Amino acid sequence: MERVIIHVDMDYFYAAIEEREDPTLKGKAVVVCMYSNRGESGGAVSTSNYIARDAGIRSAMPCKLAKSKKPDAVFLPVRKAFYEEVSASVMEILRSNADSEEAFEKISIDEAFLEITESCNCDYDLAKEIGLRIKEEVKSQERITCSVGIGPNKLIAKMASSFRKPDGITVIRPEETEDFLKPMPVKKLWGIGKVTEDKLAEMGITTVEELAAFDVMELISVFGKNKGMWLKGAASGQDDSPVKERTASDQIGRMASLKNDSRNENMIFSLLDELMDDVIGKVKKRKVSFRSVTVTVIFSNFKTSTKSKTFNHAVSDREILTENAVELMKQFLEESTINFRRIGVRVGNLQESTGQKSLFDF
DNA sequence: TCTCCAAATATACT
DNA sequence: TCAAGTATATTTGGAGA
Repeated sequence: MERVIIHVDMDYFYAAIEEREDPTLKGKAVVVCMYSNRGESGGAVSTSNYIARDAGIRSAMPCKLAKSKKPDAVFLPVRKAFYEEVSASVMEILRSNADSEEAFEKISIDEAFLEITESCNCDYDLAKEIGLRIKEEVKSQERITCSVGIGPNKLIAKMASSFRKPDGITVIRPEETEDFLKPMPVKKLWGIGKVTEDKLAEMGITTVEELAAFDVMELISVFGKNKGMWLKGAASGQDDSPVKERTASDQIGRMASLKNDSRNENMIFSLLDELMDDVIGKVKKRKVSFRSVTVTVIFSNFKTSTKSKTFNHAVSDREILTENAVELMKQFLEESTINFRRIGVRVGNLQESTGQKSLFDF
Protein backbone atom coordinates (compact mmCIF):
# COMPACT_ATOMS: atom_id res chain seq x y z
CA MET A 1 0.00 0.00 0.00
CA GLU A 2 1.46 3.32 -1.11
CA ARG A 3 1.69 5.91 1.58
CA VAL A 4 2.47 9.59 1.71
CA ILE A 5 4.12 10.82 4.87
CA ILE A 6 5.06 14.30 5.98
CA HIS A 7 7.76 15.02 8.49
CA VAL A 8 7.78 18.43 10.10
CA ASP A 9 10.85 19.72 11.86
CA MET A 10 10.77 23.04 13.65
CA ASP A 11 13.73 25.25 12.76
CA TYR A 12 16.23 25.83 15.58
CA PHE A 13 13.23 25.50 17.86
CA TYR A 14 14.43 26.74 21.25
CA ALA A 15 16.36 29.64 19.81
CA ALA A 16 13.49 30.48 17.46
CA ILE A 17 11.10 30.72 20.39
CA GLU A 18 13.49 33.01 22.23
CA GLU A 19 13.73 35.20 19.13
CA ARG A 20 10.00 35.34 18.90
CA GLU A 21 9.65 36.33 22.54
CA ASP A 22 12.30 39.02 22.35
CA PRO A 23 12.39 40.90 19.05
CA THR A 24 15.61 42.66 20.03
CA LEU A 25 17.34 39.34 19.39
CA LYS A 26 16.60 39.62 15.71
CA GLY A 27 19.76 39.70 13.65
CA LYS A 28 21.89 38.49 16.53
CA ALA A 29 23.48 35.14 17.15
CA VAL A 30 21.35 33.35 19.75
CA VAL A 31 22.65 30.39 21.70
CA VAL A 32 20.41 28.47 24.07
CA CYS A 33 22.49 26.73 26.71
CA MET A 34 22.08 24.03 29.27
CA TYR A 35 24.06 25.44 32.11
CA SER A 36 25.59 23.20 34.69
CA ASN A 37 25.65 24.85 38.06
CA ARG A 38 29.31 25.58 37.92
CA GLY A 39 30.03 29.17 37.15
CA GLU A 40 29.56 31.58 34.30
CA SER A 41 29.77 29.43 31.24
CA GLY A 42 29.91 25.83 32.43
CA GLY A 43 27.52 23.86 30.28
CA ALA A 44 26.73 22.84 26.76
CA VAL A 45 24.88 24.31 23.81
CA SER A 46 21.38 22.99 23.30
CA THR A 47 20.37 24.88 20.17
CA SER A 48 21.49 27.96 18.36
CA ASN A 49 20.09 30.02 15.53
CA TYR A 50 21.63 30.06 12.09
CA ILE A 51 23.68 33.18 12.67
CA ALA A 52 25.39 31.35 15.51
CA ARG A 53 25.75 28.21 13.42
CA ASP A 54 27.48 30.23 10.74
CA ALA A 55 30.07 31.06 13.37
CA GLY A 56 30.67 27.36 13.90
CA ILE A 57 28.50 26.88 16.97
CA ARG A 58 26.92 23.44 17.28
CA SER A 59 24.66 21.51 19.63
CA ALA A 60 26.48 19.84 22.52
CA MET A 61 29.44 22.15 22.19
CA PRO A 62 30.74 23.55 25.48
CA CYS A 63 29.26 27.01 26.03
CA LYS A 64 32.71 28.29 26.74
CA LEU A 65 33.90 27.21 23.34
CA ALA A 66 30.82 28.71 21.71
CA LYS A 67 31.54 31.96 23.45
CA SER A 68 35.07 32.02 22.14
CA LYS A 69 33.80 31.49 18.61
CA LYS A 70 31.23 34.25 18.81
CA PRO A 71 31.78 36.57 21.78
CA ASP A 72 28.91 38.87 20.81
CA ALA A 73 26.32 36.08 20.68
CA VAL A 74 23.44 36.21 23.12
CA PHE A 75 23.56 33.26 25.51
CA LEU A 76 20.29 32.23 27.11
CA PRO A 77 19.41 29.43 29.51
CA VAL A 78 16.98 26.77 28.28
CA ARG A 79 13.35 27.18 29.34
CA LYS A 80 12.17 23.70 28.64
CA ALA A 81 8.76 23.96 30.25
CA PHE A 82 7.95 26.99 28.16
CA TYR A 83 9.10 25.33 24.94
CA GLU A 84 6.87 22.38 25.81
CA GLU A 85 3.88 24.72 25.83
CA VAL A 86 4.76 26.13 22.43
CA SER A 87 5.33 22.60 21.22
CA ALA A 88 1.85 21.59 22.30
CA SER A 89 0.30 24.38 20.23
CA VAL A 90 2.38 23.51 17.21
CA MET A 91 1.53 19.83 17.50
CA GLU A 92 -2.13 20.65 17.51
CA ILE A 93 -1.78 22.45 14.21
CA LEU A 94 0.14 19.54 12.74
CA ARG A 95 -2.26 16.92 13.99
CA SER A 96 -5.19 18.76 12.45
CA ASN A 97 -3.53 18.33 9.06
CA ALA A 98 -3.13 14.57 9.27
CA ASP A 99 -5.51 12.06 7.68
CA SER A 100 -6.97 11.41 11.10
CA GLU A 101 -6.24 12.07 14.75
CA GLU A 102 -4.37 8.79 14.89
CA ALA A 103 -2.33 9.32 11.76
CA PHE A 104 -0.01 11.49 13.74
CA GLU A 105 3.22 10.82 15.58
CA LYS A 106 5.07 13.32 17.69
CA ILE A 107 8.65 12.14 17.87
CA SER A 108 10.20 14.87 19.94
CA ILE A 109 9.48 18.32 21.26
CA ASP A 110 9.94 19.81 17.80
CA GLU A 111 9.29 17.04 15.28
CA ALA A 112 6.34 15.00 14.10
CA PHE A 113 5.15 12.69 11.35
CA LEU A 114 1.73 12.96 9.74
CA GLU A 115 0.26 10.53 7.30
CA ILE A 116 -1.60 12.28 4.47
CA THR A 117 -2.10 9.35 2.12
CA GLU A 118 -5.84 9.91 1.94
CA SER A 119 -5.83 13.69 2.10
CA CYS A 120 -3.64 13.91 -0.97
CA ASN A 121 -4.88 10.74 -2.61
CA CYS A 122 -1.27 9.75 -3.24
CA ASP A 123 -0.77 12.83 -5.37
CA TYR A 124 2.58 14.39 -4.51
CA ASP A 125 1.67 17.78 -5.96
CA LEU A 126 -1.28 17.89 -3.65
CA ALA A 127 0.95 16.65 -0.85
CA LYS A 128 3.25 19.57 -1.41
CA GLU A 129 0.33 21.95 -1.15
CA ILE A 130 -0.58 20.42 2.17
CA GLY A 131 3.01 20.82 3.27
CA LEU A 132 3.00 24.47 2.30
CA ARG A 133 -0.28 24.98 4.07
CA ILE A 134 1.16 23.50 7.25
CA LYS A 135 4.16 25.80 7.05
CA GLU A 136 1.85 28.74 6.58
CA GLU A 137 -0.36 27.81 9.50
CA VAL A 138 2.57 27.34 11.82
CA LYS A 139 4.10 30.59 10.73
CA SER A 140 0.94 32.64 11.06
CA GLN A 141 -0.27 31.11 14.28
CA GLU A 142 3.00 30.58 16.09
CA ARG A 143 5.34 33.01 14.36
CA ILE A 144 7.93 30.31 13.90
CA THR A 145 9.18 28.49 10.84
CA CYS A 146 9.55 24.82 10.15
CA SER A 147 11.00 22.58 7.49
CA VAL A 148 8.89 19.96 5.81
CA GLY A 149 9.81 16.68 4.18
CA ILE A 150 7.43 14.55 2.15
CA GLY A 151 8.04 11.00 1.08
CA PRO A 152 6.67 7.47 0.76
CA ASN A 153 7.71 6.48 4.30
CA LYS A 154 8.90 7.97 7.56
CA LEU A 155 12.57 7.50 6.84
CA ILE A 156 12.42 9.37 3.55
CA ALA A 157 10.15 12.07 4.93
CA LYS A 158 12.50 12.61 7.84
CA MET A 159 15.54 12.86 5.63
CA ALA A 160 13.72 15.09 3.20
CA SER A 161 12.87 17.60 5.91
CA SER A 162 16.51 18.01 6.81
CA PHE A 163 17.48 18.43 3.16
CA ARG A 164 16.45 22.07 2.95
CA LYS A 165 16.61 24.08 6.13
CA PRO A 166 15.52 26.37 7.53
CA ASP A 167 12.03 27.12 6.27
CA GLY A 168 12.31 24.57 3.49
CA ILE A 169 10.13 21.97 1.87
CA THR A 170 11.39 18.90 0.05
CA VAL A 171 9.26 16.37 -1.80
CA ILE A 172 10.70 12.98 -2.63
CA ARG A 173 8.51 10.79 -4.81
CA PRO A 174 8.88 7.01 -4.56
CA GLU A 175 10.80 6.81 -7.81
CA GLU A 176 13.20 9.50 -6.62
CA THR A 177 14.21 7.98 -3.31
CA GLU A 178 17.17 6.06 -4.60
CA ASP A 179 18.82 9.04 -6.25
CA PHE A 180 18.00 11.15 -3.23
CA LEU A 181 19.74 8.83 -0.80
CA LYS A 182 22.66 7.52 -2.84
CA PRO A 183 25.13 10.38 -2.52
CA MET A 184 24.50 11.05 1.15
CA PRO A 185 27.12 10.26 3.76
CA VAL A 186 25.86 7.41 5.97
CA LYS A 187 25.84 9.74 8.96
CA LYS A 188 22.82 11.47 7.45
CA LEU A 189 20.71 8.34 7.64
CA TRP A 190 18.24 8.68 10.45
CA GLY A 191 19.48 6.39 13.21
CA ILE A 192 23.15 6.43 12.32
CA GLY A 193 25.24 8.39 14.76
CA LYS A 194 28.91 8.89 15.31
CA VAL A 195 29.63 5.39 16.56
CA THR A 196 27.97 3.56 13.70
CA GLU A 197 29.47 6.00 11.23
CA ASP A 198 32.97 5.21 12.48
CA LYS A 199 32.36 1.47 12.40
CA LEU A 200 31.10 1.69 8.84
CA ALA A 201 34.05 3.83 7.85
CA GLU A 202 36.36 1.09 9.07
CA MET A 203 34.59 -1.24 6.69
CA GLY A 204 35.16 1.21 3.88
CA ILE A 205 31.57 2.45 3.79
CA THR A 206 31.02 6.17 3.77
CA THR A 207 28.06 6.78 1.48
CA VAL A 208 24.54 5.44 1.52
CA GLU A 209 25.10 4.02 -1.93
CA GLU A 210 28.01 1.94 -0.65
CA LEU A 211 25.99 0.81 2.33
CA ALA A 212 23.05 -0.24 0.15
CA ALA A 213 25.35 -2.33 -2.01
CA PHE A 214 27.09 -3.99 0.91
CA ASP A 215 26.57 -7.66 1.72
CA VAL A 216 23.84 -8.04 4.35
CA MET A 217 25.46 -11.02 5.99
CA GLU A 218 28.62 -9.07 6.51
CA LEU A 219 26.67 -6.20 8.02
CA ILE A 220 24.93 -8.66 10.29
CA SER A 221 28.22 -10.17 11.38
CA VAL A 222 29.42 -6.77 12.52
CA PHE A 223 26.23 -5.15 13.83
CA GLY A 224 24.06 -8.08 14.79
CA LYS A 225 20.95 -9.28 13.05
CA ASN A 226 18.63 -6.46 13.95
CA LYS A 227 20.82 -3.56 13.18
CA GLY A 228 22.50 -5.22 10.24
CA MET A 229 19.21 -5.76 8.47
CA TRP A 230 18.00 -2.33 9.39
CA LEU A 231 21.10 -0.71 7.92
CA LYS A 232 20.66 -2.53 4.64
CA GLY A 233 16.99 -1.62 4.38
CA ALA A 234 17.43 1.97 5.44
CA ALA A 235 20.19 2.51 2.89
CA SER A 236 17.79 1.44 0.16
CA GLY A 237 15.12 3.75 1.48
CA GLN A 238 12.88 1.05 2.87
CA ASP A 239 10.81 1.65 5.95
CA ASP A 240 7.48 0.02 6.73
CA SER A 241 7.04 1.45 10.19
CA PRO A 242 3.60 2.99 10.60
CA VAL A 243 2.80 6.51 11.66
CA LYS A 244 1.22 6.07 15.03
CA GLU A 245 0.94 7.82 18.30
CA ARG A 246 3.90 7.11 20.54
CA THR A 247 3.12 5.56 23.83
CA ALA A 248 4.09 7.79 26.69
CA SER A 249 7.69 7.47 27.76
CA ASP A 250 8.63 4.55 29.94
CA GLN A 251 11.12 6.43 32.06
CA ILE A 252 11.43 9.72 33.87
CA GLY A 253 14.78 10.99 34.98
CA ARG A 254 16.82 13.97 36.01
CA MET A 255 20.52 14.51 35.98
CA ALA A 256 22.72 17.42 36.98
CA SER A 257 26.29 18.41 37.65
CA LEU A 258 27.76 18.89 41.08
CA LYS A 259 29.16 22.34 41.78
CA ASN A 260 32.61 20.82 41.78
CA ASP A 261 33.93 17.36 41.16
CA SER A 262 33.70 15.82 44.58
CA ARG A 263 32.85 12.89 46.79
CA ASN A 264 31.37 15.09 49.48
CA GLU A 265 28.31 13.27 50.75
CA ASN A 266 26.39 16.38 51.79
CA MET A 267 26.84 17.81 48.35
CA ILE A 268 25.94 14.60 46.58
CA PHE A 269 22.92 13.70 48.66
CA SER A 270 21.47 17.19 48.66
CA LEU A 271 21.67 17.32 44.87
CA LEU A 272 20.23 13.83 44.67
CA ASP A 273 17.38 15.06 46.84
CA GLU A 274 16.60 17.91 44.47
CA LEU A 275 16.67 15.59 41.51
CA MET A 276 14.33 13.17 43.25
CA ASP A 277 11.94 16.04 43.99
CA ASP A 278 11.76 16.81 40.30
CA VAL A 279 11.36 13.20 39.32
CA ILE A 280 8.62 12.52 41.82
CA GLY A 281 6.94 15.75 40.73
CA LYS A 282 6.79 14.50 37.16
CA VAL A 283 5.63 11.09 38.34
CA LYS A 284 2.72 12.66 40.22
CA LYS A 285 1.88 14.95 37.35
CA ARG A 286 1.67 12.05 34.95
CA LYS A 287 -0.17 9.97 37.49
CA VAL A 288 2.08 6.99 36.98
CA SER A 289 3.83 4.58 39.24
CA PHE A 290 7.26 3.08 38.70
CA ARG A 291 8.81 -0.29 39.21
CA SER A 292 12.50 0.51 38.93
CA VAL A 293 14.96 3.11 40.15
CA THR A 294 18.27 3.87 38.45
CA VAL A 295 21.09 6.01 39.74
CA THR A 296 23.75 7.30 37.38
CA VAL A 297 27.15 8.67 38.24
CA ILE A 298 29.45 10.38 35.81
CA PHE A 299 32.91 10.53 37.28
CA SER A 300 35.42 13.32 36.86
CA ASN A 301 37.09 11.28 34.12
CA PHE A 302 33.70 11.23 32.33
CA LYS A 303 33.23 7.51 32.75
CA THR A 304 29.56 6.79 33.27
CA SER A 305 28.18 4.12 35.50
CA THR A 306 24.66 3.13 36.50
CA LYS A 307 23.06 1.03 39.18
CA SER A 308 19.45 0.09 39.25
CA LYS A 309 16.92 -1.77 41.27
CA THR A 310 13.62 -3.27 40.18
CA PHE A 311 10.71 -4.08 42.49
CA ASN A 312 7.97 -6.64 42.28
CA HIS A 313 5.29 -4.00 42.44
CA ALA A 314 4.91 -0.57 40.98
CA VAL A 315 4.99 2.23 43.50
CA SER A 316 4.85 5.99 43.46
CA ASP A 317 6.08 6.91 46.92
CA ARG A 318 8.79 9.44 47.42
CA GLU A 319 9.98 7.40 50.42
CA ILE A 320 10.65 4.32 48.35
CA LEU A 321 12.41 6.33 45.70
CA THR A 322 14.59 8.00 48.31
CA GLU A 323 15.39 4.80 50.11
CA ASN A 324 16.52 3.03 46.95
CA ALA A 325 18.30 5.91 45.27
CA VAL A 326 20.24 6.66 48.44
CA GLU A 327 21.16 3.02 48.81
CA LEU A 328 22.42 2.80 45.24
CA MET A 329 24.33 6.03 45.62
CA LYS A 330 25.98 4.75 48.78
CA GLN A 331 27.15 1.72 46.87
CA PHE A 332 28.78 4.00 44.35
CA LEU A 333 30.59 5.85 47.11
CA GLU A 334 31.82 2.61 48.61
CA GLU A 335 33.01 1.12 45.35
CA SER A 336 34.74 4.09 43.82
CA THR A 337 37.53 6.44 44.70
CA ILE A 338 37.22 8.86 41.79
CA ASN A 339 35.39 12.15 42.26
CA PHE A 340 31.86 12.48 40.97
CA ARG A 341 31.09 15.05 38.31
CA ARG A 342 27.40 14.54 37.60
CA ILE A 343 24.73 12.41 39.12
CA GLY A 344 21.28 11.37 37.96
CA VAL A 345 18.24 9.52 39.12
CA ARG A 346 15.63 7.87 36.98
CA VAL A 347 12.50 5.82 37.51
CA GLY A 348 11.35 3.33 34.94
CA ASN A 349 8.90 0.59 34.07
CA LEU A 350 6.23 3.21 34.39
CA GLN A 351 2.61 2.23 34.48
CA GLU A 352 -0.64 4.05 34.89
CA SER A 353 -1.22 4.19 38.60
CA THR A 354 -4.76 2.96 38.94
CA GLY A 355 -5.45 4.10 42.42
CA GLN A 356 -3.24 5.45 45.14
CA LYS A 357 -1.08 2.39 45.38
CA SER A 358 0.78 2.41 48.61
CA LEU A 359 2.58 0.11 50.97
CA PHE A 360 -0.72 -1.56 51.81
CA ASP A 361 -0.77 -3.28 48.48
CA PHE A 362 2.12 -5.54 49.33
C1' DT B 1 20.46 -25.06 26.55
C1' DC B 2 16.68 -22.04 26.29
C1' DT B 3 14.08 -18.18 27.89
C1' DC B 4 13.08 -14.48 30.71
C1' DC B 5 14.25 -10.27 32.65
C1' DA B 6 17.01 -7.28 35.59
C1' DA B 7 21.11 -4.74 35.28
C1' DA B 8 24.37 -2.18 32.89
C1' DT B 9 26.18 -0.04 28.94
C1' DA B 10 25.85 2.08 24.28
C1' DT B 11 23.82 5.19 21.32
C1' DA B 12 21.17 8.99 19.50
C1' DC B 13 19.35 13.53 19.58
C1' DT B 14 18.82 18.33 20.84
C1' DT C 1 41.03 22.49 26.51
C1' DC C 2 36.12 21.89 27.00
C1' DA C 3 32.68 18.55 28.13
C1' DA C 4 24.43 19.00 29.53
C1' DG C 5 20.61 16.49 29.73
C1' DT C 6 16.78 13.09 28.42
C1' DA C 7 15.41 8.95 26.67
C1' DT C 8 15.59 4.58 24.14
C1' DA C 9 18.05 0.46 22.35
C1' DT C 10 21.18 -3.15 22.89
C1' DT C 11 24.02 -6.21 25.33
C1' DT C 12 25.23 -8.85 29.31
C1' DG C 13 24.63 -12.13 32.67
C1' DG C 14 22.22 -14.83 36.13
C1' DA C 15 18.30 -17.81 37.50
C1' DG C 16 14.95 -21.13 36.70
C1' DA C 17 12.79 -24.56 33.59
